[in-house]
Amino acid sequence: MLQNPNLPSSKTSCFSCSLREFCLPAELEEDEINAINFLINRSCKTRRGGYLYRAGMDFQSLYIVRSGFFKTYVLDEDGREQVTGFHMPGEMLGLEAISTNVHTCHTVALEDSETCEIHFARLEEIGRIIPSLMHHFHKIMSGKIVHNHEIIALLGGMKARERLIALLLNLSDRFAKLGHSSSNFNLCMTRKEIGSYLGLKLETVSRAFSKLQKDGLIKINSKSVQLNNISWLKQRSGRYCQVIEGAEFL
Amino acid sequence: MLQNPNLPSSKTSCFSCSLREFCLPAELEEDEINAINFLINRSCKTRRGGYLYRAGMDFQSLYIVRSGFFKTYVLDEDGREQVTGFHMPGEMLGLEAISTNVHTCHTVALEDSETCEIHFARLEEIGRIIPSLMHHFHKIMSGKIVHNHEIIALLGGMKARERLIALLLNLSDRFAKLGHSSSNFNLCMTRKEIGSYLGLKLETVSRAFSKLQKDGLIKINSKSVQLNNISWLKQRSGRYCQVIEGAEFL
DNA sequence: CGTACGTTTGACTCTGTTCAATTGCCGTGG
DNA sequence: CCACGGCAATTGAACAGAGTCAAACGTACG
Repeated sequence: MLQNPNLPSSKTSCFSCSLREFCLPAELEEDEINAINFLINRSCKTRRGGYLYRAGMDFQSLYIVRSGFFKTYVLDEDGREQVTGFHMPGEMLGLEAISTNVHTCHTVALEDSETCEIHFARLEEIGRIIPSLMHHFHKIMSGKIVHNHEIIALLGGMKARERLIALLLNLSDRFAKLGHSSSNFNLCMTRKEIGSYLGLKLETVSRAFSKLQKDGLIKINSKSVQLNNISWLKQRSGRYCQVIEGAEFL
Repeated sequence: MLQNPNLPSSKTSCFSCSLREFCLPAELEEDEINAINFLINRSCKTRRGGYLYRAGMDFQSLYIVRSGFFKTYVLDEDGREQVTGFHMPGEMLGLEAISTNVHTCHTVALEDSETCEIHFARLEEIGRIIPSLMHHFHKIMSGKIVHNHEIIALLGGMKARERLIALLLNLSDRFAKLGHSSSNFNLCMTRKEIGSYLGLKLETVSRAFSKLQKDGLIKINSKSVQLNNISWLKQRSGRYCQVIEGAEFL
């Protein structure tokens, strides 16, 4: 489901990578890209259920998802897992670890996945030579913060049904950006993982899905979802299902 | 309450600033600090209730709180405010705006405050010359992400009482780092703002405070709080008030 | 083929919300 | 100086949404 026909092969240079727009600024010269190529280890494969890194491990590298799907989570004091994100191709992983030089979350592949490994110290070095690369990296980090704010707003203010719609629309957008269908896709996480991410119990997630289906807004069959009318969902995602003038959210 | 006796005056150099450890890496030469001084505008004063910047404004500069207290918030589609953070001296503001070059949240002073303004483009330039400065900046951004994860975990998994305790302990730690009392301090935000931040209604916040006081864990009188036994609170912050072996959280 | 896991659904409980009334505090103006 | 209005905080009672517990079903995998 997540296999992009243009999937970059392990031998491909960043220059011809289909995800290049996510990782690199637009205006690079070819020799600059060659320099960047040099710092990337493209050979990182993680099988479904495998860990890319674990909380507590020393931090050395950032990762960019090339194919597949990851979740990140932290364990709270009771040892229960709190999902902090789902990650699709083009997204960067490991940024939280820069502050302490130790990874603070676990990152596990929800399907067979590939990543590019970027040695962080070398990224900082090359960033000095290629300012636009450094700036692009700052934008990526900042974007993470913005995204986190959106999740905080979601957890702070939305009801179960709205949270679910927000998640579905968010995934829809991200699939669309990768060239997949925005209205039909597979959820490769469990109800429990969705619930953990959205601050809900798995039963609540299940019930909310059923309700949305009964209302004709989505069609869902275990992992596969179909969004029946995305723009309508966007309008109706608002609290209490009032019609709200087209503000996109999350 | 927040006035630090060592408050940096508007004329002070970063070199002798009491907040230096928050903003700058440890191992700088004096001439490097002079270069950094050059990029900082120290004259930013914001009166209580005034805005440092607003969502939608063009992004040019980051800010570091020098004295006072800020809150940041976003407005959701209904125009209701969702508080995304409270900010004390030494903390950096504006990082969310790097990704789009536009501020995405409103930042308002909850008491008379001073900030250092840092022109971001110039920070990137000087960062190329002083790598440890650039690296320190990366750590600060990364730290924001970690902190956001903690809030997400709080909103996703904790009950009202635990959220409140977590907030109090978090403020306590931050006051302590600034050289203030960790057990007695003033909340300069309203119950409503606390509620918005913690994903609760103001009545729930008020009730939870009352309950904590009745249980002898805190003493609270409108804005002023006293934590009776911090380490005990830390242990008892856990879910359902079970005793949990000393894991710090948030 | 059987076990384990994920999902769905129902009935009941409980936490937090909503609505409303009351108190306390502070600044303004008579 | 006190009276008044406005805002924040507290508290109560009724209600709703999500959590908990439990049962039953489907599906994936060894």
